[in-house]
Amino acid sequence: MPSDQQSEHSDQPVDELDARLLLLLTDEPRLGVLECSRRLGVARGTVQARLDRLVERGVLTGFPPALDLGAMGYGLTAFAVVEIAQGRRAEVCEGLAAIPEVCEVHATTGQGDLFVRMVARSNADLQRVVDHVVDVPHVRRLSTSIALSTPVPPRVRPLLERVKGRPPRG
Amino acid sequence: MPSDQQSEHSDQPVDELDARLLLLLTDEPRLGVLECSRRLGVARGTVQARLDRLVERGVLTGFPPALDLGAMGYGLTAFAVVEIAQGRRAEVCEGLAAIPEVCEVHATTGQGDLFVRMVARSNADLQRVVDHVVDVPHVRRLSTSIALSTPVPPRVRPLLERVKGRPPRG
DNA sequence: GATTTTGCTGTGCATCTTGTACAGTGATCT
DNA sequence: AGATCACTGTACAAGATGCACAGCAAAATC
Repeated sequence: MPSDQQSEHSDQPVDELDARLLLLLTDEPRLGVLECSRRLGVARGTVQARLDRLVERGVLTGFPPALDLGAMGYGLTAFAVVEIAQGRRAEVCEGLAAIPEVCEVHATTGQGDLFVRMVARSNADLQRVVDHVVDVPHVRRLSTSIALSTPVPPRVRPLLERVKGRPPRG
Repeated sequence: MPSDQQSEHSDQPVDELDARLLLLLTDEPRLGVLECSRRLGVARGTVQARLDRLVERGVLTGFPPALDLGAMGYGLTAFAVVEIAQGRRAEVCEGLAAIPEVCEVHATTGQGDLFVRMVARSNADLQRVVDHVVDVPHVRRLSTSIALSTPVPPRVRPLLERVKGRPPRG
């Protein structure tokens, strides 16, 4: 009973088996290689090789612990659009990175702006955090909005499911 | 050589040992319980118990695989502020959730708006994705900006390091 | 002040997993 | 046709896990 092998794997950075493996690990990240191989119906060595290759290709970067900031006391998430002085992005980013509550910064199109995600323990605490951000040199303007809810939490699943569902080249 | 025990652990959802453990797992997520106990200089059972409790408290929600969307072919990340018709948030969110490239949706303060993170394979592909989003019923206006770079990638580390560094109640 | 509870330690053991290696087979590439 | 590649199936030593238990110290309860 030979396998169907990879049909044309070089086009796709992630083929169907990869996608199934990653979906499996998404749902039950603590599974070992052996258990994965059982569930996927392939040999253990195959799973091991796939994982190695995914890491090698940079697709799979690790298994970081997922922390619920809410449960840690940081119940508030806020987004801010930051306008900065021209040509000062690096410095501003450095300043922002020094604030622990700043969890993510992107440089976006628009007018040389930054997009910041931050967390806080309460409204009062958010005020403090925002003040810190404003105090970063070369920050011109700050427009903050609070996340009231997160209807779609960060996810990659659908992208994987598409790979899994369709034949390559889809 | 008795331990220092937990000084006053009920105030903090995460005490110093928890933080050190989580930091360790953040840096090397594939470490086993035994290896963690060795590095932290505590008994294996302690690490096991801590992990169990962190999960129980909802702080540690798992170890999902971290995927690099860029390496998967989705080299483009974009953010969009979506204005929607009043009272239609649930429907709109459902529509957005059906689009695989939509990786995250938050409802924010402002004017009943949504904040969306999405990915695409290319500029042309982003156009397609944006079109999908616009086609979601009750979406009024869409303001998109592309992420040029990510000076601070999603992180939690600094928050943990603060817990680790300071005595409780800090 | 005495008792109970809670958390950490250190130990042990059976079972399962991992890392690694290797031969065999069918498909794809040259 | 020959070489290469990916997957299979097997094997074995080394190590990790799950679980249990007794001892001890600090904190909370009575």
